[in-house]
Amino acid sequence: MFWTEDEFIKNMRNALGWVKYSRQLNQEQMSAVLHTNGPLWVLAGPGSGKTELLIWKLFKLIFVDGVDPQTIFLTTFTEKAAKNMFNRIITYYNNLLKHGFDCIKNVDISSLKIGTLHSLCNSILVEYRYDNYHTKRLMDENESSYFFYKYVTMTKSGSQGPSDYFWEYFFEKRPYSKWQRVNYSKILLSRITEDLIDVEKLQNSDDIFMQELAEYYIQYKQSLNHRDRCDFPTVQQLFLKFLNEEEGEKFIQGDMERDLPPIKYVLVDEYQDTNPIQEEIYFRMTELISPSDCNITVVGDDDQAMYRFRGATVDSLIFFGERVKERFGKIPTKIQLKRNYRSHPAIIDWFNSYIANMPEMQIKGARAPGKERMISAKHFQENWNPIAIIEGSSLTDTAEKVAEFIQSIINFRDEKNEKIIDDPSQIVILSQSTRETSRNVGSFVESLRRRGVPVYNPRNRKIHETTEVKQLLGAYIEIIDKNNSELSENDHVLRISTRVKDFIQSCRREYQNLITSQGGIDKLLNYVSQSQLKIESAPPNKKFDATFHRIFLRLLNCPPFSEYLSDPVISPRYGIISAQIEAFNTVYSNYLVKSSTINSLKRNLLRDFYTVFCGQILNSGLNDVEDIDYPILPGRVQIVTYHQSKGLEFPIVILLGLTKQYRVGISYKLERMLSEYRKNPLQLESDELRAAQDMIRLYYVGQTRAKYCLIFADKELNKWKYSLGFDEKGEKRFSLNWLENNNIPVYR
DNA sequence: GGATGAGTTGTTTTT
DNA sequence: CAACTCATCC
Repeated sequence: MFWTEDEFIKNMRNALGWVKYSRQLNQEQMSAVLHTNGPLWVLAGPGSGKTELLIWKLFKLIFVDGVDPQTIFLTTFTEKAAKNMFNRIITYYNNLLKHGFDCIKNVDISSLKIGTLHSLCNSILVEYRYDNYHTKRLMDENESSYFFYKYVTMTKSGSQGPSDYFWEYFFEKRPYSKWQRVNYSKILLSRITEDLIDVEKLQNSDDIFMQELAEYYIQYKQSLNHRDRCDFPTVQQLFLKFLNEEEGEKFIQGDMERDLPPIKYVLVDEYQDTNPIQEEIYFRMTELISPSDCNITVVGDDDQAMYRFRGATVDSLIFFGERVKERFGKIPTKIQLKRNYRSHPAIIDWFNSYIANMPEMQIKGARAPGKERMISAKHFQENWNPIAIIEGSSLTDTAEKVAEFIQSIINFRDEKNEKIIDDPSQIVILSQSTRETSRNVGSFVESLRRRGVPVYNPRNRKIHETTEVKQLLGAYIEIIDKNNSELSENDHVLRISTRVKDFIQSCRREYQNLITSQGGIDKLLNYVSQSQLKIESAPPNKKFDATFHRIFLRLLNCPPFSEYLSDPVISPRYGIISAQIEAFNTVYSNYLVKSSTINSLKRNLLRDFYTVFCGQILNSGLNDVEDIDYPILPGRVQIVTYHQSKGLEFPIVILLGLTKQYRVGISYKLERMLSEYRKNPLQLESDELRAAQDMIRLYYVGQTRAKYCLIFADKELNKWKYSLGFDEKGEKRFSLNWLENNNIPVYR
């Protein structure tokens, strides 16, 4: 105990008065901070100061209740959010120190357990060496794909492996390629773990496909175990198992011998995006700590749930009250943060009406019980209309109009010759996908670039399309495949899809362009021709003195590639390619080593590189790396997905993709098909309804990002069913007719 | 406004 | 190959 409640509040206010993010807490926030014992359920609407509340709560626990920081377990949804929060905590703490509160200087604030649930589970399992976890390799998404491709039997062979009917049953179509089987397998099998499916129930099902699924799951798990690998869902599964055993109890209860105090508090941010296994982990921890204290705090907004595809269910937040009552016999204290410190009052008025009046959201269980509208809490001096609609005749036309609009506000000067905005990066385009294709933001990027407006789109997943990457891969291809064998039509060893073939060809072209147009690259030419010779004249059964990785590193040593390494844009791209190769190598490590015949050389060297490595790159796409400390690049209009925008705010927001019909994607179907096999089965609304609700929540997230200006842009206004609320006939589905009543201008 | 044909694309989001 | 966009024609 360092301070009393009153001292704590006074000291925090004094110390943080000038810190960028901090301001006085409002009454609801304060009551959540001062809440001491028992479950706490915070519904935090957009821009309501949720992170601020969490940080104050941590500080209150530490400085008023005297809780040891290392006994607090706080999870966030992304690594980025965890880092941000941690940095803010350190800043606040240093400010308290600067204000001369010496009594807290021995508190080790950095020992707080803050991170994503995955990262915390991972580090604790490593620390406790549970089930030899520290010897296992935790695979990322790409590695996991390679793992399936190489080690998992995905087609019927003998008694093992799923049949075509199996895939048809779960995915309604037969996979047309091995990569599709990889993708399907990942979706299906991670679902079993994350939805907390009872594998025994599956085995005992009357449905033969459910039995087959159980078998397939077991096969996969064995193969993971056998090869000492672990995937993302399995980390959580192991952690839950750990909690239910003696070692886990030690972790929770503390270990005197090792000077580890017991865990005391569980706090969860973004609780609406929690899936069943995560919910069980939080509940189990709470139970082990003390079921009678039931010290669990969850914070989130059901209206902003957007990760059902990952197995998350809003239900965990919406029914938190009932679930806690069922399990612990306690009724959580419910607090709604309804003061919005972000948006212009008219924007708040709009999104309040939007979320409350959409017919799909009025169904029971769609939103948290008793939820109230948000109230504007930030003072806005100017009285202007911050909402507008841009309607084009086609997508390209819309893009032109949006670009025109953006250009005009960038250049705009008022009577006093002052700009409206300081920097183009204050304008943000939100879209379902940041891929620069004609269906997505392609035409928008093009229209902007044509007008000389710089654009920042680091997640467009196309660095494999850049010249420098193609040149490098082209050089590699030149080495391993001098004779263009990818072109031979009737080669049964090399069966390469047209997509990959096109990619290989364009890599070759880029390499050819490079060597014909640039001088000073003798070293590269020498290395390539020497290596070609070496491969050609390789004696049978002799090991090559080269692996994919080594050839790649040698190429990087030759100009111009070696010179590219000092380029701030290209160098990180080579880093990404290098990481890809490493992931590939963890599974395909010895394929270059033993080649006895030309055919096996082709099989090992070419096919694996073409269909597996290139296939996977084309399959998943590669993003540029973003600087976590500088997520915004000044001077450029930002392009961001609705998902990425979560937790952020922007002065001017332009929403795209408004005519999109929801898709009852495979995750909705699987959620339903498997729901009866869950450990805790649940009642689900129809697939259609859940998909529609999720679509509405996605748009809600987009709308609530805007501070001063919110623009809706797309073609065919009367088809904006879920984004603005029209029906099939173009009539407004809102009883309110909000848009008309507020004279929202439409620019055509 | 709808028929036609040319052209483009390969869902999407994160640990 | 299927699904979609979009310009163009009447």
